[in-house]
Amino acid sequence: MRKTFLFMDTVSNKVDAKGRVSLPADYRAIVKDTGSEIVCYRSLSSPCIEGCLEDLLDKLASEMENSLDFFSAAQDDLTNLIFGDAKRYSFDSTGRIMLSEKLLAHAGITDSAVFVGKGRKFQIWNTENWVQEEARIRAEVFKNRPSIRPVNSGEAK
Amino acid sequence: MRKTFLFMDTVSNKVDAKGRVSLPADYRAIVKDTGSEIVCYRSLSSPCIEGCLEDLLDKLASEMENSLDFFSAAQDDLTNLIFGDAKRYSFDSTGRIMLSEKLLAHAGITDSAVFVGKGRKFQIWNTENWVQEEARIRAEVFKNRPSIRPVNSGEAK
DNA sequence: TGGTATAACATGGGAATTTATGGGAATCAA
DNA sequence: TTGATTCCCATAAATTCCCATGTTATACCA
Repeated sequence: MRKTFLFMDTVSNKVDAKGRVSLPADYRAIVKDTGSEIVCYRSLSSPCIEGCLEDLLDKLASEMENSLDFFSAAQDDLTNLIFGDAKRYSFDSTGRIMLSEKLLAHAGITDSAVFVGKGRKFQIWNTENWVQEEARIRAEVFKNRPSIRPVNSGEAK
Repeated sequence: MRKTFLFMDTVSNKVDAKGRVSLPADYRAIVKDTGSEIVCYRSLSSPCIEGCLEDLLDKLASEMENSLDFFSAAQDDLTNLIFGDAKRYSFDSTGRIMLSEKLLAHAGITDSAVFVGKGRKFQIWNTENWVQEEARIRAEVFKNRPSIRPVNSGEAK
């Protein structure tokens, strides 16, 4: 049994005619190991689908429940949005999930989906959007951290 | 169970036709002892692959896990960059891992890989690049040394 | 102390397994 | 029934497992 789990890596899978997508094998292993379930919802900040383990949302719910924070009204709203939107997605015997039309539309996904790990969460992007988004993020990070320089070598193709 | 662990030494191993490389035996011992896993990602600052234990990233993920950060846009970018690029690499019964094409390309590695210990992390270099890099670092350190160590300390023990 | 036996390691190659993915049949909902 | 969802089987490619071999390091002994 593993002691930690993290959604990582970036993998692109096909969305078939029926709307099915293979959940990356690593992600499936996490679900198995934790005994939890995958939950997806529309990202509040980007045109992508966001997913995590049900455990995490449960934790979020607990925190909101016990919060004495007067200023958490805004967070409350956000939480409502998430829970109103979230839905469990279990995979079949071949490891595929079937994303709802609503989610696919929000992310502009048609025939291929890019899974991007974010640690306790992950995102699912339309291929072109993700290419742009990654470039944006890299530029942002290098701008804010002068000590780090973009690497120019290697990057063959 | 050991109290401390450090990735050390510099060892060069072959990358075979399938893309497999032996992880140095010392590194494997660390993985066994800690019960963690190796995680690799493209270095942000050099044309090399960087690796560490999954524990290290897990700690990072945990720090971002509370409800405040659940919706944090600032950390969003960072997690995408880090976890989106990282990937777990477990070694087979003979101690080899299979590095992804993306990583190998970034480091310009084709048929041999140099593992360089860095304490809690390690790096994997293309042989020629590492020779240059080491020379560069040594020169750099030598140049800066006078400002680091007082030159005139007659009272030094 | 030199030399040899033994164990650990790196590495090659083939077999077995896992993955991603397509398509058909069975099941379900209204 | 129609459309959709779920389940199951098939396949090709990629990945992992396993055994074999040469090499290096370590232990041991005379």
